[in-house]
Amino acid sequence: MPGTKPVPDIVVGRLPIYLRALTRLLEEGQQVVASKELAKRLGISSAQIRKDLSHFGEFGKQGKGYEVAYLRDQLRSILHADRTWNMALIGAGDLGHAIAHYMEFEKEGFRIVCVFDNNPQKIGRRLGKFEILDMAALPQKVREQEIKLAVVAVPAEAAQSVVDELVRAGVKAILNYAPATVVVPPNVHVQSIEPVMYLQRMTYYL
Amino acid sequence: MPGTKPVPDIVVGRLPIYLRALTRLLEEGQQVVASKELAKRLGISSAQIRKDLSHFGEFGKQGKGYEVAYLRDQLRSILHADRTWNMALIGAGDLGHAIAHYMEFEKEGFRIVCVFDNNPQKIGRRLGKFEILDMAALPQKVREQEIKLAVVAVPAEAAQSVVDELVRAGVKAILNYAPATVVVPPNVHVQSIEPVMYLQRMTYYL
DNA sequence: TAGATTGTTAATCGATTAACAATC
DNA sequence: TAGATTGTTAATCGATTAACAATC
Repeated sequence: MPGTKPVPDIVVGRLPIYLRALTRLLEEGQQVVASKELAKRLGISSAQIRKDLSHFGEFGKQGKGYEVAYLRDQLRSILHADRTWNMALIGAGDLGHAIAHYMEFEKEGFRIVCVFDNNPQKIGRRLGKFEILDMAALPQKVREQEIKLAVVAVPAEAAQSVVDELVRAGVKAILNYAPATVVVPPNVHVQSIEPVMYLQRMTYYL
Repeated sequence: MPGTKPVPDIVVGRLPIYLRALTRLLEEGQQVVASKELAKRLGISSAQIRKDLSHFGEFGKQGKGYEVAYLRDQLRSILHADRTWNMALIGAGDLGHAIAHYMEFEKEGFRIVCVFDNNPQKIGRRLGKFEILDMAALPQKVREQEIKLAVVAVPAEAAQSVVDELVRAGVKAILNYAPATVVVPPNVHVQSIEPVMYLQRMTYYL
């Protein structure tokens, strides 16, 4: 229904954490879980877990808790994690290689379907099962393969211009491994994943 | 001085973003920057940048802005990013290999000094310049090399027990690449870095 | 039924922003 | 000096938590 308040980003950000924990519980054979137990596992308050879930529906049973398999399915559906997403990988350097060979993506429904680089030395060569393509071929590939997601693994200096090209080609969400902040229009999403920043957040306290 | 209110974690978390932007500005040859300009680059409000910095001192000049080189040095000092930190890497699989070869760590003062695995097939073999060690050797190495930081790149099922061993050996901060939430005592820091979670945060909106 | 736990409300807590005096 | 921008205050906004009626 229109006019409904959007779910806060910070709540959406916690859903994958819940989903991962539920998947784990399912593997361990647990059928029902209370918010209190989940809270203990995750270091999040039980009230917060219940409140977060309540944005999307009533998934639990008073006196019992949540059926693990059912709640997991619901979260997968909410996050659109119950389908396969095609992704473009930009950057065929060391990091690009590691990303292309990282198996978790495929396992979780994120499939790299093409690889790009702007280095003429690399274009035409192979990265695993992919031929490395010229960036000029991006818009066509995005259209043909219905690519909504891209992974950026280029040097920091190149990040913004690569992201601009992705946006122009119609990509809607970008996972950025480059150590740089990139700016995108409001209808495009970016998540930056930067190990050095995480380390610096911790050395502050040491 | 004792009794001073600690700086909020969320503020500390933004400092590396500022640091990275200042390093970039310095490379571009810019000598002075106003909070307003930095704000535009980072998609953060100028008031927030000034407020964040004010937790640590007065670094700017009214009417001018901040001296890029000076503020950068201050932030490096605050974050303890002006020294080299020894790190242990746990897990010599594909991901461990990629991490060991990721050059940014070394460039930013984070040096991997030893590699561990619990697979007897791997122990004694090499990963780059390192001999892969048995986890049993961890406490001694932590002591000898004054290791405060570790990087975990093991399967999700093994993550918690590896983290427990790290904590017991005296490691104070852990960068966790395993797709699992891990629990640590309050005096130990963990940052989890999980690409699939970032992707799921974005597919929600697609 | 008695016990347990949900979903939700209201209170609390904390973070962000707007505004401006101070001052370079 | 006039113009610009900081550092800081107070107001606003939003997120977390405690508590409990509803109910399985």
